[in-house]
Amino acid sequence: MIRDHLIRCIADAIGQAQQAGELPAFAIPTIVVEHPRQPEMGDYATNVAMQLARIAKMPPAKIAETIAQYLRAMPGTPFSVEVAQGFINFRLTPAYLSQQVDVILERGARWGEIDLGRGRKAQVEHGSANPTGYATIGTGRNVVVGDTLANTLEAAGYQVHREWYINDAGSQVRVFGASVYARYAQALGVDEPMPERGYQGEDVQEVARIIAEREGDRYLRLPKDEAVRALGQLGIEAIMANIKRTLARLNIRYDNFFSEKSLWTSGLGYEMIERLRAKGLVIEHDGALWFSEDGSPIRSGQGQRRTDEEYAADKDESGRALPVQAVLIRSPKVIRDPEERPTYFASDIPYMWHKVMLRGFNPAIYVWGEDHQADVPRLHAAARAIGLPEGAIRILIYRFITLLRSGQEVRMGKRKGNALLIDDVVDEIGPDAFRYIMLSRSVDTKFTFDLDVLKEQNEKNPVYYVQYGHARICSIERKAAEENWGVEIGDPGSQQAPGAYCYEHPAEQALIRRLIQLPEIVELVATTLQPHHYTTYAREVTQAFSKFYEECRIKGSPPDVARARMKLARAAQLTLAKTLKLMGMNAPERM
RNA sequence: GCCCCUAUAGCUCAAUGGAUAGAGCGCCGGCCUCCGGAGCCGUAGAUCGCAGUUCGAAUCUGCGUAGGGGCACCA
Repeated sequence: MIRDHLIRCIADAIGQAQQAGELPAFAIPTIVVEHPRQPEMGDYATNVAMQLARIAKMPPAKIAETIAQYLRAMPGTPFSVEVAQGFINFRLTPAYLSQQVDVILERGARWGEIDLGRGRKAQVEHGSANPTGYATIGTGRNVVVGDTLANTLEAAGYQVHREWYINDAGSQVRVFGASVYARYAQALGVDEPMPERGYQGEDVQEVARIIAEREGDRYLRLPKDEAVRALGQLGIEAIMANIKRTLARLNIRYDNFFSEKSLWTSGLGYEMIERLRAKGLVIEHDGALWFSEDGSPIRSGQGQRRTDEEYAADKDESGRALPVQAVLIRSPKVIRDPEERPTYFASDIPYMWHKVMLRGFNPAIYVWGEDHQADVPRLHAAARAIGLPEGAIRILIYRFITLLRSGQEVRMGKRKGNALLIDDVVDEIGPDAFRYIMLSRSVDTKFTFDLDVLKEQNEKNPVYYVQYGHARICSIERKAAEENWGVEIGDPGSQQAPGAYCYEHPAEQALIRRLIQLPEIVELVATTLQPHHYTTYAREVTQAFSKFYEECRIKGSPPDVARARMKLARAAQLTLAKTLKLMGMNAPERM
């Protein structure tokens, strides 16, 4: 990446200035190179002179000018250097920019990929909704963000594994099984009441009806316990099959569906508990086992739901309010209950061991909804306790979606069956618009999902702006071939005299400047785990292309100009296609 | 009580501590005899409040205000 090259040049220049005695001796700090907001300032800029002002005890402008002199003295650099207000600004030369078009064409489908991961194994676990109902738009944000991150890490040089964690152990599955049983019996004409807090949704009814049609009434003749267990399992399978179909519509596939139950049938969960017990971090209290990071005892009332007032009244012996840290980190959490049914948290411990130690994923990335935020410090505490490498566990928390129906906020819940399904929305707006919308906002921002507005704005959705831009480039290429404009690009390998043409038009240069940012964007997303940067970038690229398209004609230009512009258009097409691909979207050749 | 997230233009959102805070939608006004007008160009319009740190703050810190989530063997 050119940015890394600039950083090395700056460091060299500082070193040379120090050797020449023009700058005092000091350790060179981390050098930051960024894009100035105003393009007139150049393509890149560094604030290193201002950072050094204090260390070197010299005015920033003087430092900047000194460094700039050594930068200018470097032979064959692809940039010019200016100093302004303490900044050192770099402007890429037209010759260098022109060469980049050939670089992009040569990279082809691999353009934008970097080697941040150096082939290391990374995992993105996403989706992982309880298998007690069809996939809702809440899960939609999870899977689109997770899948896009997985695409990104792949492009960043990681070997990526995509996993869905099936919560098939625990009490919710028993309630689900009982709900399926009731609906199954009802489908067969037997009056069977729904269990308390059962799953009321139509999805469960549909699944039960399908099972009844396929299996007949044989489960009614079994003992009820056995039937509930069997139907629960069949129900999970049917729900997961439906979820997989839904996700396939969104271009999302998994390498593995990991069963929570397997952590306990394999014995790994119990091994982990013994491991923690040997360290004195497992405490028995009221017949249950608790995890306590520092071995501190169980407080009364822990493990129970309390009101705000009860939390406020939570004081220690001397009457002081207990700091929240004591609750989050020192407080024990049940590892398993007296009936030895593991809790959610208990399974998380062997699961992360399985991910990091047995399968070698580092980082193992979790995509979690904000309802899990309290589990983040607990999981990290447990990771330390069992001895996972620092930083192996990365947890991304995304904000929930607010659903509006005719202007009213709707609370979504699977139990009540009033959640909006991914399938319903994809039916309305299509998979590409769905993914784009889910990616268009920072994961830290809750966003409002108003289906009426979305349907209305479907034609104006920015997703079509980007796809239209891509389709238009393809159309130009088609037309050029049909009408024999004589601008064939040929194979990237067979360029005659690459870089011989120099792009001089401002719109050409602006477009190239935008295109060469793709590797930086991939790195940005891979590092911050914030995929919304793609939507901004895709729009910027399209905008730059549109401007180029308006101002720089291909057809009718002199042959060398026309051919060079055709190459630039192809580079823009490759960049847009790659960005869309990273977002998991289609890059249509026609619309 | 405590923890986490959020507050930017009429609306929805951007902006690795950096120079004149950017887009889309909406409003108003322009642009095709010409490679796709789902386009392009232009006008108007914003950092919740008060302190602090810094050469420099939408961004970091503190105190507020407002909204969301959490601190249950729930899921």
